[in-house]
Formats: sequence, structure tokens, C-alpha cells
Amino acid sequence: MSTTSPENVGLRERKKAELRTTLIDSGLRLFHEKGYEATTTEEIAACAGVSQRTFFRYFASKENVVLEAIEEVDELLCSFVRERPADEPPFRALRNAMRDHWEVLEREELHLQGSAANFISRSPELIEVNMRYCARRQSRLARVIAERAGVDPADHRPALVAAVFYATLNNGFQVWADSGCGDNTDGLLRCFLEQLDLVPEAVCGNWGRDGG
Amino acid sequence: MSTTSPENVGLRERKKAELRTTLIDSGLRLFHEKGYEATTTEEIAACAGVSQRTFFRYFASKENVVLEAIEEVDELLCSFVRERPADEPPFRALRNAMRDHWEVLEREELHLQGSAANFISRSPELIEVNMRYCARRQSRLARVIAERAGVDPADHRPALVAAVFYATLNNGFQVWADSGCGDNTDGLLRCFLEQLDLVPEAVCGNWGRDGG
DNA sequence: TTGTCTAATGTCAGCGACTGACATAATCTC
DNA sequence: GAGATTATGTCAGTCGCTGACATTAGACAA
Repeated sequence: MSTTSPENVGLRERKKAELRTTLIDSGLRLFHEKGYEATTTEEIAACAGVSQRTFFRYFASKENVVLEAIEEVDELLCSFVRERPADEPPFRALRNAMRDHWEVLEREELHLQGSAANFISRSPELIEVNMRYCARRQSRLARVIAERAGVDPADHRPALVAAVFYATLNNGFQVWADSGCGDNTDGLLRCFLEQLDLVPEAVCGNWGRDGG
Repeated sequence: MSTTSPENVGLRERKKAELRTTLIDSGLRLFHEKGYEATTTEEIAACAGVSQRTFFRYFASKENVVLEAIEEVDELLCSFVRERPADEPPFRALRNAMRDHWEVLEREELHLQGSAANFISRSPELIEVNMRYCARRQSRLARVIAERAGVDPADHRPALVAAVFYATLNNGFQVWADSGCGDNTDGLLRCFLEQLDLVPEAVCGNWGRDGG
């Protein structure tokens, strides 16, 4: 009815969409060049040819510029989760979808769009921002997991798996950052997968003083 | 050598410690009365009888007032983790320590100190602040878990368990908030335990379309 | 006690994120 | 093309937070 296709809408809508994209692109580029904290919202706005006030009419906060970029990447991850074989256990499916979707990210790395994940991972400042918004991302992922598994909407397991998944990724970020980063995103993926593979044992196992 | 005992230190140090406490108390009280966002740092400072600038010499940010309060509670949790029987699997030990330490919190609820957890749980605004700082809290908890288990410092499992633990608590917060809160913290503990108990199956199990 | 030395505080000016209010300019509708 | 909508710019202001500098209060020795 309303926005079935992004075509044939008025000039107004098209301009708005364009400006939103321009603002994101400007923001990401500046963040990349001078760092997140060192970039002011006024600069982003100026870079996109609008006033700061207009910037804040498009984004509720500076962080949201990054988030909008992440959302695309997250959407990609979700689609890969849906494509995983139905008999794969949920957490395992997430782990493998992560691996698969990384390839695509690497391949499309050169475009400004889609490079958000790598972009963030290069900037420690943004890692915190990233963490802060896991809640929002979690709920979406949880919905996908629930659909895939075909469980009751009241079931808390999908949300839990999503929460654990992102918590693990954050941990992986940390491990990767602590180990000098290496500037290569291959290492980051390896960290992610290592951590994800470690979770079942860490949570369910009886390791420690007396156990194995 | 320097601060072995908190006694017999100069007047200067004592005053500093007192002011820190006063600032935390003032902050928590104001947050409770008018809400976190609606309370300005100037008000907190004025309430403690100092200037805003002094406030910021004691706390790097407004959030940190809450954090300092949480830290005491977290320290309590850590001590309960240490007291758990050594043969208890790590994640299980966390779960039970959580249950135990809640009792103490409830009992000491009437004091302003120590009520931070319940205090936060009553204010949805602060839940986000709480989440934001899980990273800091995680690392401390991870250290305790590692010591308890006696594993190699390079082992990533303690950090993972801690990360999963806090992620689960955040999820519990969400569930509790979505279900109308109920204003009673008993419900919150129940949410926490339910979520924690669900984790092993959610992560390790093969639930969904084809699985159980 | 006095005087110095140091650390804590207050004052002030300023930056940057963010917002409300109002005027202006662009698009949409008829 | 006139009038209703909607986006944008401008301006002023709040709040979190910081640097700089002067002032005060506690520490310490003579």
C-alpha cells in the first residue's frame, strides 16, 4: 500500500532517502579519517551540505549513524541464519551463519556500505558503541531464530541464544583487541569462531579445580 | 606501606572519602526521587555542598556515580562465588551465588548503600546504564571465576562464562521489565534464575523445527 | 606559632551533543 | 498558481564535561 516499492515515490521521499545515505557515508568516512570522538556532528552535517539541526532530525544521536550502517550488516547475518539447514542446532547455526556472512563482508569490503563491521573493529572507540546496542540487535536476531526454530513467541530461548551470541562476539572483539588487533579482519573472524566454539563447554562443562 | 588501614590517615584523606560517599548518597537519592536523566550533575554537587567542577573531579561521569554503587554489590556477588563448593561447575556456581547474594541484598535493602541493585532495577532508565558497564564488571567476575577454577590466565572460558552470565541477567531484566515489573524485586530474582537455568539448554540443545 | 608547600576547591570560560521554537523555503495537492 | 504540508535553517538554550587559573585548606618543618 504505502512503501511496497522504493520507486515511484515523490521527490520529497527520494531526497530524504538520499540525504540519509549521504549523511551515513559522510559520517563513516569522517569517523574513519579522524576517529569517532574527534568527529563532530557539525562536521558530518557540513560534509553532507546541511545544518547540524537537520542532522539531528535524521539521527537521534551521533551513535545512530554507526548503528544504521551496522543494521545492514546485521540484516545480512539474519538472512544467512535463515538459510542454514533446519536440523542444525540454533547456536551452531548462528556460528556458521557468522562464518558464511563474513565472507560476503570481506568481498564487499571495498564499498563504503557494508564495511561497517570491519570499520568498527578498527576503532576501539566504536567497540563500546557497538556493545551498547547489542540489545537492539539481539531482539531482531532473536526473532529470526524463533521463526527458524518454529517455537512459541513466549519461549525465551531464542532471545537467550541471541544474547549469548552477541556477548560472545563482544568477548571476541576484546580478545582480538587485546592481542594487538593485527589490522587484519581475518584474525577477528578467527577470534569470533574460537570464542563461539568455546561457549558450550564453558557454560555447560564442569571445568576447573576438580572437574576436567 | 601506604594505605594498609583506612584509619590513622590525615584529615585530608578522610574528608575526601567522606565527600565521595556523600556524593554517591546524594546522587542515588536524587536519581530515586526525580529519575536519572532528570537529575543534573549540578544538583548532585549542590546537594553535597560542593561545586559541579568538584563533582567531576570525583567522578569521571554521571554514570560513574551509579557504577561506584554497583561495584559494592558486585563485590558481594564475587565473594559469594568464591564461597561456592569447589566441585560445582562454574556457570552453576554463578547461578547459585546470584541466588544467595540476593538474599543479603534484600536484607540490607533499607540502607542506602547496597540498595543499588534494587534501586536500579526500579528505574528503567538506569538499566541501560547498567548494561553499558557490563564489560567492566565482567572482567572482575572473570578473574574470580578463573581463580576459583584454578585455570590458566590465558584460558578464555572464565571471561566467556562471565559474559554469558551478564548477558543473561540483562535478558532477565528485559523480561522482567516487559512483564510489567511488578515493583517487587522478588520477581526480578525469579526472572534471573529462570533465564540462567534456561541457558545450557538454549545454547547446547538442539531445539527447534526438527530437534526436541 | 609561623611560614611554606602541596593538594583540594571554586570560578569561569568554553566545547560538543542535543532540543525547542520560529521563520523560511521547498514540495505536494488541488 | 494558491494554499496546505513538510523539510530545512537559524537561534538560543540546556546539560555533560574539561582546561586554566586563582583561592583556600590541610600537611609539614622550623
